[in-house]
Amino acid sequence: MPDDPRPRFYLTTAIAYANSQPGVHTLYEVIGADVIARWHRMLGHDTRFLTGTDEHSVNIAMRSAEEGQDPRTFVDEKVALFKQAEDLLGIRPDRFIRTTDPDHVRTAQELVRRAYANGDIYVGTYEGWYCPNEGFRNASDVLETARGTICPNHPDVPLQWLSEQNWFFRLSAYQERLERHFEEHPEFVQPDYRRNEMLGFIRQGLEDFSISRAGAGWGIPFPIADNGETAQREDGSWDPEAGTIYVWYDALINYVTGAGFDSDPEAFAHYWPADLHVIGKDILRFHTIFWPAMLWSAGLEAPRKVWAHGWLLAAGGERMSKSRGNFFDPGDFVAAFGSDGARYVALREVPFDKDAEVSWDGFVRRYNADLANDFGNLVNRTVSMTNRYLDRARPAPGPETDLATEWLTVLDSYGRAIDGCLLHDALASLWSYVAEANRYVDAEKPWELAKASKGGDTAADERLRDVLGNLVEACRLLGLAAAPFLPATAPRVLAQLGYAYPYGDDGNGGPPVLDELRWGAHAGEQGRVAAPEPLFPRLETEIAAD
RNA sequence: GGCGGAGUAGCUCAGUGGUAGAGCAGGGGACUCAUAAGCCCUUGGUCGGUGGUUCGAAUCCGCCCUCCGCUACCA
Repeated sequence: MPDDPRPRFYLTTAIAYANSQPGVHTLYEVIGADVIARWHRMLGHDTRFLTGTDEHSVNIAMRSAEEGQDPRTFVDEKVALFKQAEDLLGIRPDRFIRTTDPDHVRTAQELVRRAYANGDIYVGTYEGWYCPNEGFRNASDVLETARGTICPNHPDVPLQWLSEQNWFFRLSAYQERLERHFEEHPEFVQPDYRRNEMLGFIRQGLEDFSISRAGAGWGIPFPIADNGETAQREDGSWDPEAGTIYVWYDALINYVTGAGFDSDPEAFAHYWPADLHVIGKDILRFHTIFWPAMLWSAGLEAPRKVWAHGWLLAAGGERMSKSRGNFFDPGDFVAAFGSDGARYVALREVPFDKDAEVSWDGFVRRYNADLANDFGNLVNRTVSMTNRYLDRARPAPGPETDLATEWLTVLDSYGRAIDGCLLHDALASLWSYVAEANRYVDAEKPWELAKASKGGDTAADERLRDVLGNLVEACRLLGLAAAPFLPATAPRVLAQLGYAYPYGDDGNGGPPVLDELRWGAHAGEQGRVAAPEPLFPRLETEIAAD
C-alpha cells in the first residue's frame, strides 16, 4: 500500500518462457524467491512479490501453429501449468504477471516512447545468419562446411542471410554510467563473481541492440512508426508495418508493470526501484546491463540488487532442460516429497549461489535425514513425551539457558543468510539447532526423570517440566523460523504444541516474527499439546525417479 | 585466445603458514521418549602434479595437468 508506514520490499523472479511445461529446475528460483518474500512478510514488511510468464516471440507463434492453435490459446494452456505448479509448491506471489496482460502492453509501449523521446532509439539494420528453427545465429556459432554455412544444431536446414530494418537501443551511450554504477553499488550484482563477469563484459565495450522485429508477429505492437510518428491508427489499431517490440523491451518491462507503472502510479512510486530481482545466470547480462540502461533512458531508477542463482544439474553435471528430458516434474516431486518437502530438498541440496548436481536418491536421503529423522522426529518425540509424562499440559520453558542462548546465535545467522540470499546456509544454521535439541533430549533423558518423578522425586518432576518446556519452546521457535521454507508444516508444528498460528497462507498478517522468535515469548500462556502426528513420513529409497 | 574460478575422506564441501575437518553414506556400541528415528564412538585422505620460499605449506611463489564460468540479440 502506498501509505503503508512499514518498510517495503519488492522482489521478483524472472518470468518463465511459456513454451512448454515447467520443471523443478525452473521453479527452483521461484521457490527461493517465495521463501525470501515470506520471510519479509513475516518480518512485517510491506512485501510485494512478482512471478509470471513471458509469452511473446515468433518461436511461440511457430510452436502454437505446429500444434494447430492460435498463440493465445497455446500460452493460456502453458500459463495454467505454471500457475498450477506454483500453487502445488506453496508459492504465493502478490501478482502473477503475464506479458500479454493489457497493462503490461501499455507499459512496454510507454517505455519505448520514453526511450525515443530521450533520443536513445534509432532505426538501423540488423543482419546475420538466420536459422529458421532458432532465429538469428551468432557469426561465431555457425559452421563453415563444404555445403555452405550451417547451424550446428540444425545441420540439415539451410541458413539464410537476412537483413532486417529494426529499431536499436543506444546501449553504447550508457557504458560510462554503467561502469560508475557498478563501482558505486557493489551490491547491485551478486554473487561477487557474477558481478566481476558483468563488469568485464561492460569493459569490453557495449554495442547497441535491436528492440523490434519487422512484420506483425505475436508480440506487443511497436508504438512508433519509422518516421517517428505514432504507429497507432485512427481506429486505435496498430500499424503492422511498425513491427513488434523485441524480447527485452517486452520481458524486462514486466518488473515495472508489476510495481504499478501503468495501473497505479502511487503504488509504483512506493515499490520502485525493486529491492531484488532473483534470476538465473543465463539472463544476467540483460538484467544488469541492458535493464538499468533502459530504465535510465525512461527516467527511472535501476533495481537495487540482482541475484543470480545457479542450476540444478543432472548426473554427470549435465544441465537440466526440457529438451533433454532429464528434469523432474513438479507434480511427481510434490507427490513424493510433499509441498514443503519439495521446497526443502531443492533449496537444501543446491546452494543458492552455485550449481549443484542433484539426484532423486539424493533428495530422498536429504528428506529422510533432515526432515523425517531430525526435525520431524524431534517434534514427535517432544510432543509424545509431553503427552505421556505430563498428560498434555504444556510446560513453560525452564531456567535452562543453553538452548536459549544458542538460539540467539542461530537466529542471527539464519536472518543474515536469508538477507544474503544464501538460503542453503539459512537452513544449515536452523538445522544445527535441530541437532542441538536432539542432543539435549539424550543428555537430559526425560524418561528417567519421569520414572523418578513417578516415584515421588519432586526435584526430578520439576526438572522434567523444565526440560520438556525447553524442548517445546525449541520446537516452537524452529517451526516458526522455518515457516518461509515450510509454510504448510509450520502451522502443524504450532498446532501440535498447542499454539495458535498467527500468519496467513502467504505469511502476511501476523505480528513481527522477530517478536515471536524470542525465547519464551509465550512462556506465560497455558496450553495443551495435541496428539503427536508425524510431520514428514519417512520415504523408502526404492521410490523411482519420474 | 582473453578474463575469472575450482581441483581436500565414497558423495557434497569447510579450512589461506604451525601436528588434516564437517555433514551425508559405511562400521561398532549404549539407550528407549520417538517416524527401527535420536545419541555416542569409529573406518576412511601421500589436501591435482611438480619445483621453490620457509624452522614449518592444503595454505605463499613458478611451471604443468584437468574441470568450470563469462566472452552480446533462442529465452
